[in-house]
Amino acid sequence: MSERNTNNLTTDHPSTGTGYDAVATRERILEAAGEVFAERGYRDATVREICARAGANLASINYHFGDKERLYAEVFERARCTSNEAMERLAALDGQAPEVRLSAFVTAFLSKLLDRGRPTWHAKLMSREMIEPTSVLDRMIEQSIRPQWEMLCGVVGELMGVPARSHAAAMAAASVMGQCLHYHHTREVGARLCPGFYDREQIIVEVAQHVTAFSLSAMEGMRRRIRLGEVPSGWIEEAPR
Amino acid sequence: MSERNTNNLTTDHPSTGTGYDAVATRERILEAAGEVFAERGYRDATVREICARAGANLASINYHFGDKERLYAEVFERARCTSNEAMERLAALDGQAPEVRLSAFVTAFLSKLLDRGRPTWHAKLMSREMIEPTSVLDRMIEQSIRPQWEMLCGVVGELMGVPARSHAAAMAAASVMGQCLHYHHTREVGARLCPGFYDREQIIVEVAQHVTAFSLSAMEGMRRRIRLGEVPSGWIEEAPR
DNA sequence: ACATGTTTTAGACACGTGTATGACTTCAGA
DNA sequence: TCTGAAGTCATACACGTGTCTAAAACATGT
Repeated sequence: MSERNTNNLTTDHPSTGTGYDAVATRERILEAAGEVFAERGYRDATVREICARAGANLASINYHFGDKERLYAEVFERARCTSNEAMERLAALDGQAPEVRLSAFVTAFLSKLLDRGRPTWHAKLMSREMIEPTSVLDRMIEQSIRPQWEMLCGVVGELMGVPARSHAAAMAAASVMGQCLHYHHTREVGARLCPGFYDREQIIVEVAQHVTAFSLSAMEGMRRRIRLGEVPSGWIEEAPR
Repeated sequence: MSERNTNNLTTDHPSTGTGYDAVATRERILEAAGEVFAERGYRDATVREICARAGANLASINYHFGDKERLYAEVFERARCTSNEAMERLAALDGQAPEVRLSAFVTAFLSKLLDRGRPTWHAKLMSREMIEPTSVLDRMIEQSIRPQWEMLCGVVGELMGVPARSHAAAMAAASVMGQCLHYHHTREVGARLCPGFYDREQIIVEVAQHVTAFSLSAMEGMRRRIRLGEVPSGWIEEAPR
């Protein structure tokens, strides 16, 4: 059963001099594990499927990572890096109008969630961990979620005319995030309620346009409600989180 | 291990004359299964935990339901009944203004998702099934989700001045549902980002107020955007689903 | 009291899964 | 060519889980 060589990578003899395609195996396992964990979740993912998809032996997980849990943690460590680079691209829009930054955030977020391309398991893995947390959740929150969260709070705070650290900004940010995640989570249901919806070519930009327009309209209206005193004063004050 | 009698029900000798507390056992298993399935999901739920929580013997699931999968289906059949009665209460608001009906829908939905009371596993089970579908999804969609979905589409269509069966109404309905489900799904994350948020007494009405106000503002604005021709005409046409 | 059908019980079995083990292969350096 | 370390491989073990079975306990009609 030497099918391992069929999907061989180019690095047969890495310059590290560790022999074999050792790093390549480690790498292949991390990549395969990311996919499988994202598809099935931590519990339902089996080390056998991960190894099979990576073209590696069953025992190689034990050898390279110790056990399944530490492999999972490593996958997240890896995902964090690629995730943050997208974040920095968004932070570069710092000077732009909040409308532009919101649109960019929504588009980037939805692209990672809905795209059928290859390395999309980063965002899918995160959305899974949010719903069904494991031991890595706390680290993930501090390293990945909270930075994005606070940036989003800043944008919506600007749009509504309230402090970023206010109750109102937090809930508006949740509304934006909730809409984006919904199109990912309820994909199966949506495909049955509106057959063919997810098969469209421009699905990502269409959804992004709707979410952006819907949220911008909402916050425009909320800004007026706040001005008219229809929102409790406790919600629009700066609050220590 | 006769703790089964501690949480005994009142129906010790049912008039059906089938002996024992047979129906009571069936009932207890259904109730316990609903809780466990909602907490852990179909796969991670174990028949041993269900039986233990129901105070029933391990083999009783096999006797009363055949196997784990048919028990799961029965649980959904049961959940459908209680779910629909809440639906009918909402349908009774038919004459009211769409703003009132939206507020009622959001409040009812969030109550079932966030309440820490007893029979809240109905909605939680449904939200689980939406994310990680099993074989019962299709039936659940037709019997529970689609009716609620079409009612919501009607309300938001009225609010935006577009047909209920239009693309624009469908996406707005998704935005409302997505916000509600988000506060349930990301409870763990939310509790860490804003400590104490979910511990408030009035959490449900506060969230309901926000989601309602946010969505109403959004659709008010969308209505204007549509009037100004900023929305593609294909989105606001009646479309066969 | 007895026979009959129903329900409950303890225990066993087969299977999938994570982990561990020992032998084999590959490769750099002497 | 020899040696030791790093990596890979097939295989085995322990454990949790869903399912099944045969006997015991029970209720009921005669």
